[in-house]
Parts: sequence; C-alpha cells; structure tokens
Amino acid sequence: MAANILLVEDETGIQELLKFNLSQAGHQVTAVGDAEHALAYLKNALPDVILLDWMMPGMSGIDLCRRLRGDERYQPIPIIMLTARGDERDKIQGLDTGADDYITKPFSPRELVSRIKAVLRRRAPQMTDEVVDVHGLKLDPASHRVQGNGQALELGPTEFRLLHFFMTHPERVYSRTQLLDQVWGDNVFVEERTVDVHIRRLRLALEPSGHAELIQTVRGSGYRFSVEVG
Amino acid sequence: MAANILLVEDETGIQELLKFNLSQAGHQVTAVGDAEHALAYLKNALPDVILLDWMMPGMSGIDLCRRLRGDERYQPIPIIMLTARGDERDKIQGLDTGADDYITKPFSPRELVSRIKAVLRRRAPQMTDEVVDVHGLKLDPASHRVQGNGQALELGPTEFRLLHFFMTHPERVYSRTQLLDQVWGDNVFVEERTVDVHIRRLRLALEPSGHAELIQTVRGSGYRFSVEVG
DNA sequence: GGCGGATGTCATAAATCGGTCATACTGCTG
DNA sequence: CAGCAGTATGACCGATTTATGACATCCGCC
Repeated sequence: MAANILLVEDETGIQELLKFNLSQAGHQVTAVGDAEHALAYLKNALPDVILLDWMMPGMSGIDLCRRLRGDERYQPIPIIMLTARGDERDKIQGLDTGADDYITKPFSPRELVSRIKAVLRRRAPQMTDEVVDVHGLKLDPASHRVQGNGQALELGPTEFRLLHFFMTHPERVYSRTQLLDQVWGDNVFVEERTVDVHIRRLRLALEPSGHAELIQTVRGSGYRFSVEVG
Repeated sequence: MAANILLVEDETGIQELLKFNLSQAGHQVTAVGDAEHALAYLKNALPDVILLDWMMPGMSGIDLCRRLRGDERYQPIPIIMLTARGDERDKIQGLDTGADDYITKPFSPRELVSRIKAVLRRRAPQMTDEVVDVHGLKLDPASHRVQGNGQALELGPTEFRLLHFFMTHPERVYSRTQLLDQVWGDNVFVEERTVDVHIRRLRLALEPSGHAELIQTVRGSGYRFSVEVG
C-alpha cells in the first residue's frame, strides 16, 4: 500500500520525524512548510493523501483544507488534519471543512499509519493491499495473484489493475472514460475503444474459472463488475 | 528470537523488573541509567532493540531518541518508548519521536515482549538468526549455509542476503527499488537492472535442487518468492 | 604484485504487452 | 426487416520489460 503523501507542517522537527516514520511504512513523503508551497506542489502532482497541520503561519491548515475541497481537481484527495489540541469543537470544525480524519498529537506512528490506511480504503479501495474476494474470485495485491475457485488465473499488468479496480468498486457502471482515468491514470492519450480490448482480455483470463460473467457490458454506458446476473 | 536489548531507564526498580522479565523471555539485556551511558554503550555495540524511558534526568528519552534517529548508524535500530500514563501532555505534545512504538506504564511484561517481537519482525525479519525452511529449501543465517533437499548449495554473499530476505518475506511482490533498499541497503547508488542479474545468479544457484522456481517474476511489478506455482 | 571470487554495468536477445485497426456481431429503432 | 450505433473479436506490430552472456572493476588474500 505504498502511497504518495504530501505533508504540510511548519515545524521542521515534526516534519522530519513524520517523514521518517511514514517512509519506514513504505510511503513516499513530500514535505512542505506552509500552505503556499503546498498549493505550488499540488499544481504539478497529485498525492494520494494530504497530511495537514492545523496551526500554521500564513494560511492555516483549515483554510487550505477548505480551499482544496472547493477545487474539483483536489476534491477526491483524502485529507488528514494534525492538531495539538484535543478539543472536540475543533474536531467538529475540522471534519466540517471536509477533512477525512483528524488526529491529535501526540500520536503513535502506528496509529497514523493505520489511519492513513483507513482513509485510503475509504477513498480509494484499490490503493490498499488487502485481499479482495468476491464470489470465489480472489485477488491479492500483495502477492499479485488472482485465483478463481482456488485455480490460479493468468492476467497481464493492465488486466490486473482493471480487475482490481472493478472488484473494489462493484455493482456500478463505469464509462470507458472513467475506466481510463481510474485504471490507466489521468492525462493518458488512449482511444476509448482500447478499453473494449482489455475487457475482452480480462474476460478471457477469467474464463477458466467461469468468472468472466462478472464483467458485464452495459450497452450505451460502459461496463460493470457485478455478482448478480444480467 | 533472542535479541540484544538496550534498556535505558533511571529507576532501578523498573530496570530490575524489566531485566528479569526480558531475560526470562530469552533476551540479552543491557541496562543503563541515563542517556549518556546509553550513548557510550552504543559506540561499542549495536543492540537489536532499544527500550527508552521517556522521562529521565539529564538528556531525556525524547532527546536521545531524536539523536539516535539522526545518526545513520543507529537509524535502523527499533526504539520503543516507555511512558508514564498521563504524563504532562505539553512536554510530549505532538513531538512524536521517530520511535517505532511506545508503551504506557504500567504494562504487562507479556505485552512488552510481544511488542518487541512485533517491532523486530516489522523492521527486519531477516535480522533474526532463525533458520528458515521453506519447501525443502533451508537457510541458516548463523552458519551462513543453504541446503536444498539436504544438498548443499553455493551462493555468493549478495545472493545469500537476497534469498534470506525473500524467504523471510514470502508470497509478496517486491519492486526492484524495494529489493535494493532492503537487501543492498538504503542510499545505495545501483542500477535497478542490477537486481535482474542477481536474481538470475540466485536462480542459477538454486537450480541444482530444483528450487529456482520459487523465485518468480511478476512482470511490471518485480519479483516474488512463492511456494505456489505460476 | 598476481589471483580468484564477487559485483555492477552493458549490449543484445527473447518474451510479453499494449494500442490500434479492420471486421464481424448484436440489439435497438423505426 | 433494414439501418444504425454500439460492442466483440482476431490480428498486427511497435514498444516495453525481462533474461542472458560477456566484461571491467574492485577487494581481499596469498
């Protein structure tokens, strides 16, 4: 579950310590000292999570949070607020501004790491490395394996990501464009029809265990991963 | 998993208690009364874990922790902080330390032991001296020997470390970068492709006993040590 | 200083993937 | 039932990734 994390924190001491601990947990951390630098960074890269200190010189964490929540581009990025105060009022206010979670100093590295995991799970289930199991179809991100009813299934990198996305977002139709954004990544120049081809390859790969039917075509809309028939 | 533990604690009562309990659990304990003695000790020996009391006369636990974290030589050593419940919040406020874990007094010896174990496993499972045996492939860190189905296998130092890491982290994909970090060490300037070469050498070394298949390529992701086929 | 093993790098071969296209098929609409 | 838009399929080929063999360097040890 390696994630790119943007840390916005003015105290260099805490910055270093968090950086160390999060790196230890396998994450990629970029640290900036204030809201302005954070915004500058965000113009060029989209992290998977943002850790935001509550109190900062200049634009405060809460202001930055509000601003990010107002921008469609940054809206989907989970935000965790860091604060020294355990005040319930602040917590309410923090969550009010659109933060996904809130953690009070001091906290253990382990706690922070697990909260990051939780927040990722909620926002982007396919980012976590948890095993997904649906109807006898099992996908393990850690070992990068897929089994259908215990039988090993072979699928290429793209099909793997595609299936992973589908399994973590079941029972819902996704257009080709959405799939390209989610599975291929944004800003990729690829024909929409290419999705069809990979859907086919995925179906072929799932055929041996009879799980191909889980990938359903919704004419005029896109595709859906669903347990129900039809 | 016998570990060398450095205990830094000023209260002799607690010191004795922990020493007894940890020895009981099979660990080798060295106890010192303050940070200065701890540093002196660390010049000559590197323990596997450090237990650090939070509040101490002279240099506090938190200062020592910071200092150790800043030194590349001590950075990989797991640190567990011992803190008194309800300690003045302000002093510890937010200044999370870079410790791997912290435990609040009073705690049960059993809890401490299991946390030590957890921290060791998390940091470096391959650091332990336990013999690893998977599918007839046996690796003994102590004697630095590898056998496949009883047959001695020859492998170079790097291949040995690589195999050791894999055997202690099975069923999981590791990217070339991760392998470089874990097996070669951080901050090493080595081409990623070099990993391929050592993978090949490792496979060649394991060939005689037919264990080469345990080293599997996961295209686009990295390599995996796995008992399962495919 | 010479030797042998170990290590990292490179060039090249081999394997696989990914995107596109042409074509066949399907289901809806009038 | 003809036409049409959307989808499935099979083939192709360049691009990327991995495997392999060869080579230069380094280091400890005679």
